[in-house]
Amino acid sequence: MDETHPSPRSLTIYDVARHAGVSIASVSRVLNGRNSPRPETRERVLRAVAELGFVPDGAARALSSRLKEVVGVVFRRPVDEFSVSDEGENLLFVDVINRGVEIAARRQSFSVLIASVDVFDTHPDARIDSVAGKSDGLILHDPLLSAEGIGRVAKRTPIVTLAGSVTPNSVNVRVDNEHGIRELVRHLIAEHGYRSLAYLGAHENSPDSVARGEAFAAAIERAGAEGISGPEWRGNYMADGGARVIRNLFARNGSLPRAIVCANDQTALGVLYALAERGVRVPEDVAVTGFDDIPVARHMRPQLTTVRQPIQKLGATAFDVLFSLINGERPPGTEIVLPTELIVRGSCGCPAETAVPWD
Amino acid sequence: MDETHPSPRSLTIYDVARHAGVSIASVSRVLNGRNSPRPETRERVLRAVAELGFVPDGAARALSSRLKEVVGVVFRRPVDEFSVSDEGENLLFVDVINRGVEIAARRQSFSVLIASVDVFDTHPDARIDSVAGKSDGLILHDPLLSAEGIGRVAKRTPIVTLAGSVTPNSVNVRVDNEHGIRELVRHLIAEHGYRSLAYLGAHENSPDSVARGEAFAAAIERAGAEGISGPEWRGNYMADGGARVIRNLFARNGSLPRAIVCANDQTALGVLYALAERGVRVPEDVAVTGFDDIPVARHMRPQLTTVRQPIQKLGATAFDVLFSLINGERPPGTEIVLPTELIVRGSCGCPAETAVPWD
DNA sequence: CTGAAAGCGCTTACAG
DNA sequence: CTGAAAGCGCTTACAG
Repeated sequence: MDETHPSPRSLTIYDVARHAGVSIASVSRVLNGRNSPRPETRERVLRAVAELGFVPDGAARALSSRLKEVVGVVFRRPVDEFSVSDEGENLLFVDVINRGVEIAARRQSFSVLIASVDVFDTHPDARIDSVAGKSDGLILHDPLLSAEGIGRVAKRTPIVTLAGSVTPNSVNVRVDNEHGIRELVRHLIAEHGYRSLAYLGAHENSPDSVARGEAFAAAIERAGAEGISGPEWRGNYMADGGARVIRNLFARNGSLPRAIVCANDQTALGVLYALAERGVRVPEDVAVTGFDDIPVARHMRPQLTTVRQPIQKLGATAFDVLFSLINGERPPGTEIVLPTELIVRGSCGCPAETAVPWD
Repeated sequence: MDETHPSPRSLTIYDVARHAGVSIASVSRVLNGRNSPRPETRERVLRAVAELGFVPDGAARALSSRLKEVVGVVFRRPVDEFSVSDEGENLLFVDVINRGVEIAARRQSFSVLIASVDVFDTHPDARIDSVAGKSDGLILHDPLLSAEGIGRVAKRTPIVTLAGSVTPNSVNVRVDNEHGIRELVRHLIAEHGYRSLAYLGAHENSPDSVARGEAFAAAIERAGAEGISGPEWRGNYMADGGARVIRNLFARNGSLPRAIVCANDQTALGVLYALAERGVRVPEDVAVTGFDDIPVARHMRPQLTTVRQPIQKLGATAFDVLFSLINGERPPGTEIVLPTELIVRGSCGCPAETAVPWD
């Protein structure tokens, strides 16, 4: 009644061995490309495998070979994205990183186990443990775990964090926020002569946002310009956060700085919209900049001046480091920093770029 | 010399049992939320787990419980995306689907095993088998496997295809291409009075592109308008493909139709650029439409008229169906079709939309 | 409620 | 080169 088709107990290596008239050891050797089996044996096994349609069980392989050929990736993602109209944009960043991980993993015949935790989940430990148990190594986006948490899980599995913090038991991979922001602010001040600039950041527990804010403050300080930031200038890495900050500013009759340096491109997108609502011109009245250089940045009006970071490469690097750790190599250090690059387009006040893609 | 740190043989359930002074059976029961262990036992186990920092091995669990709590997703992706400047856009579609899968999987505490195969790989069987062996079920994008191939793998693992073909051993999940294109063509002809329209398709082995082409031809036929298509009108679902078709058209002095119906939004994006290069105005000289309604569609100039398909929901549905199959339920049918919706914006000739997002 | 033991499906020394 | 057998780390009847 329950099981109409009592799933015909799936094939095992024993079935193949019997069918080929050899031992399971020989089947295993052939399947794993050992060159010991002689041609005839190999042939018989291969034929049996083909005739039976045998696919070896990964769990059993992993258990006895102590290698799963899987790396886990855990990151935060809102529960319900279906309601948001621009769902596709909001978390693109994470997806591009994951793509980088996957592409690098493919080169080593690894697969990537993806698992998200809710944004408000303060104790993602259980989910992380579950993924850790299924992987040979872990990539953690953002600060998902405390340093102690990392220490605990790292006893079982090597860990690489992405834009996280440095801990004694993991390797952190991040981009050079300092350099990017320094160049950007220098450009705004030296080339355009802006004197009052605001930093529109994100969550306070985002190492990236904090680092960008600090680099911003330092650059402003050095130039002797006016730097604006603080709680009213806090977004959430998403367009709605950026729009909200600007709308609130108008609501309380606050005055606009000459330039707004956003923590990322999506925030800048929201800012652009909120400014357009009020008829404020960019860059004539206010300059706006981003960070990331996501693909839409080129399609915004005006095109967005931003700091490019190698998003996909970030993921690929994380995998490569993790892979070497899995193979027992020693960590290359506690942190790997990838370069960033200032991308000047129209939103800072420079003449709009006219290059056409796909040439 | 090889192993500096002979990885201290990781903890097992035996270590925990010994430390807690109970049997491994009790440890297992506590860890799996069985309510048989009495409070005191439970407490001792939990304490031992915490003190030792124990994380159970997923492979061993999977092997003995016959459930991995993993679904595999396999899809095509170019080898080297790092060179392409608009990397982020090109394969967004796949990533959004995968996101849908992951979000649905999370609700059932499943993780998603991601693996791509190269675009030119004609025999992805080995990689697919590898993923199949590590999962409880498989989601295959596009036609990755022949019907026979699916039959073979399906003997071990339930399979759901995404925008694939109907086979006796799998369930296909797709969107209603027919309805979307019918509405779109009707709009272009009835509302705008266009009489010559071209369909700019993609690969011939893409069921989606073929279905859209056929629906296009049928709608054109019904209306008695002029339909243009064929080898010169074949792109690749990417912006460069769309741009190439248009440039080639100009190169051979071909004449432009009044409207170009593209197989997807990215193709339309490339068309828009190639048209702009020549100073051709959209929609005044030529109308251009897309399919998908990816986020950038709203940011293009003019904003793109397109057919929205619930991309993320496609992935979520695939997971839900697969999950029921994994649980031994019978297939809901051979195919599930999700609705599409015409989204009218400026590129077809309608007055541009002015709505601002994030309100 | 709890424990001893079998078994999940492979890989891999160990002999021959 | 090949096979018998142990073992990977869990879960789960089966007894008690």
